[in-house]
Amino acid sequence: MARRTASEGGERRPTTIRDVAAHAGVSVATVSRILSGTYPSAPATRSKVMRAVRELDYVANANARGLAGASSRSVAIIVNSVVSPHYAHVAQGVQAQAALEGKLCIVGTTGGDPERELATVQLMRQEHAECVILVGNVVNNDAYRERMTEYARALALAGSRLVLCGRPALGPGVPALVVEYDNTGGAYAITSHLLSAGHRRILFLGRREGHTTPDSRIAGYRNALADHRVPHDPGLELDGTMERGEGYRMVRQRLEAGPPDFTAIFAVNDLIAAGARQALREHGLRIPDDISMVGFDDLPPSADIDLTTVHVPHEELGRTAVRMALERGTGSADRTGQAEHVMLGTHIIVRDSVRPLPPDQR
Amino acid sequence: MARRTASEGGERRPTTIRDVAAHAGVSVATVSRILSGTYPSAPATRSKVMRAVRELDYVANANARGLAGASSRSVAIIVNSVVSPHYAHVAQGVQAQAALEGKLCIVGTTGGDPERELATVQLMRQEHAECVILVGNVVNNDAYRERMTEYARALALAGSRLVLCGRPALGPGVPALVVEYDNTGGAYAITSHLLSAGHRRILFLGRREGHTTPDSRIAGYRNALADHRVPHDPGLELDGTMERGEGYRMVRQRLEAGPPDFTAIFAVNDLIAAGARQALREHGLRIPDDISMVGFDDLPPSADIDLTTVHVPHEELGRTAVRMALERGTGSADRTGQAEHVMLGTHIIVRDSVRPLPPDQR
DNA sequence: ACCATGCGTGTAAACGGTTTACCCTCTTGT
DNA sequence: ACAAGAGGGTAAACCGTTTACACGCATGGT
Repeated sequence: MARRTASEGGERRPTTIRDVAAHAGVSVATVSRILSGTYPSAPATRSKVMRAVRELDYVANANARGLAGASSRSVAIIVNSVVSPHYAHVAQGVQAQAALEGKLCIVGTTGGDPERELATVQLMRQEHAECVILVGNVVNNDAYRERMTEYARALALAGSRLVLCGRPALGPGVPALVVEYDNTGGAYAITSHLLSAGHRRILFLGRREGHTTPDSRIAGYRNALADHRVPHDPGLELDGTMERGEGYRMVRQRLEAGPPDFTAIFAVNDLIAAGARQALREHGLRIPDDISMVGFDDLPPSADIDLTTVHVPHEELGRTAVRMALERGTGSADRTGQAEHVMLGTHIIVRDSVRPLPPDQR
Repeated sequence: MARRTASEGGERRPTTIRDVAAHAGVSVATVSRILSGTYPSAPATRSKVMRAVRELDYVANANARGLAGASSRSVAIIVNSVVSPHYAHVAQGVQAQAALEGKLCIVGTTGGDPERELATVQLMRQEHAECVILVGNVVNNDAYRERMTEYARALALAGSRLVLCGRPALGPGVPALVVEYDNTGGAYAITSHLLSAGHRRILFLGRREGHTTPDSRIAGYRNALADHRVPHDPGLELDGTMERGEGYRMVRQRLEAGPPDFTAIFAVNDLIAAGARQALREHGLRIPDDISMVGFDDLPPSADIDLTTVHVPHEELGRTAVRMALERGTGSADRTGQAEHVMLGTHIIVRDSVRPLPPDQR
């Protein structure tokens, strides 16, 4: 196909900095300096340039800007899914903080597939994002740690950085930042809440051996039981993922097998609690009159079902991730291996889903 | 600060295409061609290059690539908030479709502030996104339409395109794509559902004059009333925004003013329904035994509260937006003003929140 | 044998900014 | 009045890719 010649009127070329310079009667360098703002300039020149920018509706080409070595301007976040409230809230935090710092936010989803995760990290690497934030529950095995270590090294080499959000730290010497929240502490506190209401047989919904989030939550559950000298019955720990339907399934199966042999439920998260609640209701059991229940996350469904739960600072998690990454970005070139690690606190939110166990049932 | 000299060992420069070329013993052009894949090349050369890429862990610089005129590779979506399920699901669709086409997805949030919206659009323009998708409820006034028209023109000029998602179309001649869903039809259908159950006094929660989404939903409500020859009582339309707390507030105020003068509720969306439900329960009213209720959106809360509602194809909305934009992108240069317009259907999801009105109460 | 053919590769010029070495021109101090 | 210096502007060298064009070398037809 023949290239259009300039003589054809239709030719529309996006406005460049050169056009602005010409329109304002100054040189390109002047325009560039005035726009980046980091240089003294005569007010008269300045206003001339700004007027030209406005009249031509000029916006800089981010590609050219990035190429020429100006500091980059994007922050990347990679999650399993955008619709899961947990990830959505973290993403919101990342987005908010990024916007605050004048950066934009690139989002990738993996659906939990390591293949897609790798592909997405490569994309972010191409994009020269200032940091890549990986968030969420994972299986913490050797393969995982190796993969993360590779990501971290590759990103560090390119002047970017890896931030693990709600994930366990890698070994020292790996240039990754970590921002976590206190799963075990929260689980301990809310289990204690049930225990001090007299409950001793507490069903745990959503065990998942090897997965970091359920693992650390169940650890808090077990610690609390031990500290209150309540015997630990592994039969009260039900396996399942963290989706709503699983909560329904687990409780339904349990109730179909026989009458409840527990007086309270600790759901690994609020979604599981919502599912469990539905199954309970189908069996004529009401919360908190018949069964007490607590959850974890303090996300939307929990307010609707009056659930006592553990508040997780999701947005703060995201904001902190960005802040940490950008903070260190401005400092002097730092040697790898100085990984920073932040742990955010969690706390109980009391609503109306726990009833003290009558003394005769204890 | 003195620039580091090459003699200092610490100097780490990201791997470039030149390094790959040198390592493989070919020219940069050859590497570029082999990597873009769209060019014949000798198998031997090809494998040499791929090996070098692997050994050096090379990833292309997206900025340089974009600058040099390769087709761009990102899709932008701008929403009010990422945590709102409505937007989250649309964003999920956009993300999924973008990933499918090998593009990445840039997300911006505005919090409903036109100022921030403008700033975000400018950022996306800088970034040379292939399309900018604006989604959601807005006040449809002159100022709004002017703003959108400007966006559309500026984006079209830069080879990008504006997509309005769930928003009304602009006039002809404005180069914007539109993908909507049938608010009025859905509202009509679900209002009819209540009417055929015998309800005649249906409280509408969430009127908001001038806002496109509530406006078109209330229009469906009114049409259905008219077609069923049910007198329209403006006193049954309560003003409010679309957040959960508002549903609670509206119903609570109404019930505190006196006993219910309605037998059913049509909430402008599921969140409002959830809030309304809470207020009803606090007054001892149960759904559907005492009051029937329907919502709109078919988003997470509605399953938890067994709400009959209108299904909105949120993800499909997002996917369609991307598909439309990219489709037209590959075609020949099209004249402005050929705006395309897609309307997706909605349908009722029947759960357990509507009860036929006993004959003696009709 | 010779020339058109065409494939595979190399060369170099964009792409649109930022950065910087350098120059000009006005102040200002003595 | 003149040298020094600072503020403000200019021109050119990059940044890492893509791509139009040139070129060399087999290949096959006549």
